[in-house]
Amino acid sequence: MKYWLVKAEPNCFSIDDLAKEKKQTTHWDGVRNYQARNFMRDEMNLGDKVIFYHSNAEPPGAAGVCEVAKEAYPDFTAFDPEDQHYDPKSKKDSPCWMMVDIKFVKKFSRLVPLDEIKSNKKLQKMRLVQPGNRLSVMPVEKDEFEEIVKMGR
DNA sequence: GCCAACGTTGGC
DNA sequence: GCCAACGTTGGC
Repeated sequence: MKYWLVKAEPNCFSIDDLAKEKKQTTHWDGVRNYQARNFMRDEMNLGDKVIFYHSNAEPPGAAGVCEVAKEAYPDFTAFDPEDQHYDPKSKKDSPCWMMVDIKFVKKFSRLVPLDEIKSNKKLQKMRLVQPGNRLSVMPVEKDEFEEIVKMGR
Protein backbone atom coordinates (compact mmCIF):
# COMPACT_ATOMS: atom_id res chain seq x y z
CA MET A 1 0.00 0.00 0.00
CA LYS A 2 1.36 3.37 -1.04
CA TYR A 3 0.42 6.90 -0.04
CA TRP A 4 -0.02 9.90 -2.32
CA LEU A 5 -0.96 13.52 -2.50
CA VAL A 6 -2.90 15.02 -5.37
CA LYS A 7 -3.58 18.70 -5.95
CA ALA A 8 -6.69 20.34 -7.27
CA GLU A 9 -7.85 23.92 -7.37
CA PRO A 10 -11.01 23.95 -5.28
CA ASN A 11 -12.63 26.64 -7.42
CA CYS A 12 -12.32 24.09 -10.18
CA PHE A 13 -12.75 20.79 -8.35
CA SER A 14 -12.83 20.58 -4.56
CA ILE A 15 -13.15 17.71 -2.12
CA ASP A 16 -16.81 18.65 -1.73
CA ASP A 17 -17.25 18.19 -5.46
CA LEU A 18 -15.70 14.75 -5.14
CA ALA A 19 -18.07 13.86 -2.30
CA LYS A 20 -21.01 14.90 -4.50
CA GLU A 21 -19.96 12.78 -7.48
CA LYS A 22 -21.84 9.68 -8.47
CA LYS A 23 -20.41 6.91 -6.29
CA GLN A 24 -18.20 9.67 -4.84
CA THR A 25 -15.68 8.78 -7.51
CA THR A 26 -14.09 10.73 -10.35
CA HIS A 27 -11.46 10.22 -13.01
CA TRP A 28 -8.38 12.28 -12.33
CA ASP A 29 -8.02 13.68 -15.83
CA GLY A 30 -5.92 16.52 -17.15
CA VAL A 31 -2.53 15.60 -15.70
CA ARG A 32 -0.05 16.74 -18.36
CA ASN A 33 3.23 16.27 -16.58
CA TYR A 34 5.39 13.23 -17.25
CA GLN A 35 6.60 12.70 -13.72
CA ALA A 36 3.08 12.88 -12.36
CA ARG A 37 1.84 10.57 -15.11
CA ASN A 38 4.56 8.04 -14.36
CA PHE A 39 3.55 7.90 -10.72
CA MET A 40 -0.04 7.21 -11.72
CA ARG A 41 0.84 4.77 -14.48
CA ASP A 42 3.59 2.80 -12.75
CA GLU A 43 3.06 3.00 -9.06
CA MET A 44 -0.50 3.77 -8.07
CA ASN A 45 -2.37 0.67 -7.01
CA LEU A 46 -6.00 0.03 -6.26
CA GLY A 47 -6.74 1.02 -2.67
CA ASP A 48 -3.75 3.33 -2.21
CA LYS A 49 -4.59 6.22 0.09
CA VAL A 50 -4.44 9.75 -1.26
CA ILE A 51 -4.42 13.15 0.40
CA PHE A 52 -6.66 15.60 -1.45
CA TYR A 53 -4.86 18.94 -1.46
CA HIS A 54 -6.39 22.30 -2.32
CA SER A 55 -3.97 24.46 -4.28
CA ASN A 56 -4.47 28.06 -5.32
CA ALA A 57 -6.92 28.36 -2.46
CA GLU A 58 -7.40 30.60 0.53
CA PRO A 59 -5.75 29.06 2.41
CA PRO A 60 -4.06 26.28 0.46
CA GLY A 61 -3.91 23.00 2.37
CA ALA A 62 -4.85 19.35 2.81
CA ALA A 63 -8.62 18.94 2.66
CA GLY A 64 -9.20 15.24 3.15
CA VAL A 65 -8.54 11.69 2.09
CA CYS A 66 -9.49 9.67 -0.94
CA GLU A 67 -8.30 6.40 -2.44
CA VAL A 68 -7.40 4.91 -5.78
CA ALA A 69 -10.56 3.28 -7.18
CA LYS A 70 -9.19 2.31 -10.60
CA GLU A 71 -5.63 1.92 -11.78
CA ALA A 72 -4.16 3.87 -14.69
CA TYR A 73 -5.96 3.96 -18.03
CA PRO A 74 -5.82 6.39 -20.97
CA ASP A 75 -6.94 9.94 -20.25
CA PHE A 76 -9.63 10.34 -22.89
CA THR A 77 -9.79 14.11 -22.46
CA ALA A 78 -6.49 14.24 -24.38
CA PHE A 79 -8.29 12.90 -27.50
CA ASP A 80 -10.98 15.57 -27.60
CA PRO A 81 -10.05 18.72 -29.54
CA GLU A 82 -12.82 20.56 -27.71
CA ASP A 83 -11.38 19.70 -24.32
CA GLN A 84 -9.22 22.13 -22.41
CA HIS A 85 -6.67 19.36 -21.90
CA TYR A 86 -6.62 18.23 -25.53
CA ASP A 87 -3.18 17.05 -26.63
CA PRO A 88 -2.68 15.97 -30.26
CA LYS A 89 0.42 14.01 -29.19
CA SER A 90 -1.83 11.48 -27.53
CA LYS A 91 -3.36 9.00 -29.96
CA LYS A 92 -6.04 6.46 -29.19
CA ASP A 93 -3.78 3.61 -30.28
CA SER A 94 -0.82 4.98 -28.31
CA PRO A 95 -2.11 7.16 -25.51
CA CYS A 96 0.39 9.55 -24.07
CA TRP A 97 -1.54 10.57 -20.97
CA MET A 98 -3.04 8.39 -18.29
CA MET A 99 -5.36 8.86 -15.35
CA VAL A 100 -6.67 6.95 -12.38
CA ASP A 101 -10.04 7.02 -10.66
CA ILE A 102 -10.18 8.32 -7.12
CA LYS A 103 -12.91 7.79 -4.58
CA PHE A 104 -13.87 10.01 -1.67
CA VAL A 105 -12.98 8.62 1.76
CA LYS A 106 -13.36 11.53 4.15
CA LYS A 107 -13.13 15.25 4.46
CA PHE A 108 -10.99 16.51 7.33
CA SER A 109 -12.98 18.17 10.09
CA ARG A 110 -10.55 21.03 9.64
CA LEU A 111 -8.44 21.92 6.63
CA VAL A 112 -4.74 21.47 7.35
CA PRO A 113 -3.22 24.69 6.00
CA LEU A 114 0.02 24.67 4.06
CA ASP A 115 1.80 26.84 6.62
CA GLU A 116 1.12 24.25 9.35
CA ILE A 117 2.52 21.55 7.10
CA LYS A 118 5.56 23.72 6.49
CA SER A 119 6.15 24.34 10.17
CA ASN A 120 5.66 20.71 11.26
CA LYS A 121 9.08 19.13 11.79
CA LYS A 122 7.82 15.69 10.78
CA LEU A 123 6.70 16.98 7.40
CA GLN A 124 9.81 18.90 6.35
CA LYS A 125 10.87 16.24 3.88
CA MET A 126 7.64 16.24 1.92
CA ARG A 127 7.98 17.19 -1.72
CA LEU A 128 5.03 19.47 -1.19
CA VAL A 129 7.09 21.85 0.91
CA GLN A 130 10.26 21.68 -1.13
CA PRO A 131 10.85 24.98 -2.91
CA GLY A 132 9.39 25.21 -6.36
CA ASN A 133 7.69 21.85 -6.40
CA ARG A 134 4.79 21.92 -8.78
CA LEU A 135 4.00 18.25 -9.14
CA SER A 136 0.27 17.64 -9.05
CA VAL A 137 0.65 13.97 -8.12
CA MET A 138 3.36 12.99 -5.66
CA PRO A 139 4.23 10.16 -3.29
CA VAL A 140 3.96 10.67 0.47
CA GLU A 141 5.52 8.57 3.23
CA LYS A 142 3.20 6.56 5.47
CA ASP A 143 4.16 8.49 8.59
CA GLU A 144 3.71 11.81 6.79
CA PHE A 145 0.30 10.70 5.62
CA GLU A 146 -0.69 9.69 9.13
CA GLU A 147 0.62 12.93 10.60
CA ILE A 148 -1.51 15.01 8.24
CA VAL A 149 -4.57 12.89 8.96
CA LYS A 150 -3.96 13.47 12.66
CA MET A 151 -3.68 17.23 12.09
CA GLY A 152 -6.96 17.22 10.22
CA ARG A 153 -8.96 15.60 12.97
C1' DG B 1 -2.27 40.14 -10.18
C1' DC B 2 2.67 39.31 -9.55
C1' DC B 3 6.42 36.59 -10.14
C1' DA B 4 9.77 32.73 -9.12
C1' DA B 5 10.56 28.18 -10.33
C1' DC B 6 10.64 24.93 -13.49
C1' DG B 7 9.01 21.99 -17.55
C1' DT B 8 8.53 22.01 -22.50
C1' DT B 9 9.38 23.47 -27.13
C1' DG B 10 11.84 24.38 -31.12
C1' DG B 11 15.59 26.67 -33.76
C1' DC B 12 20.13 25.94 -34.58
C1' DG C 1 22.23 18.24 -27.73
C1' DC C 2 22.22 23.13 -26.28
C1' DC C 3 19.68 26.77 -24.66
C1' DA C 4 16.54 30.81 -25.11
C1' DA C 5 11.82 31.63 -25.22
C1' DC C 6 7.65 30.57 -23.62
C1' DG C 7 3.88 28.55 -20.79
C1' DT C 8 2.21 26.85 -16.41
C1' DT C 9 1.92 26.33 -11.51
C1' DG C 10 0.82 28.01 -7.31
C1' DG C 11 2.09 30.76 -3.12
C1' DC C 12 1.74 35.23 -1.76
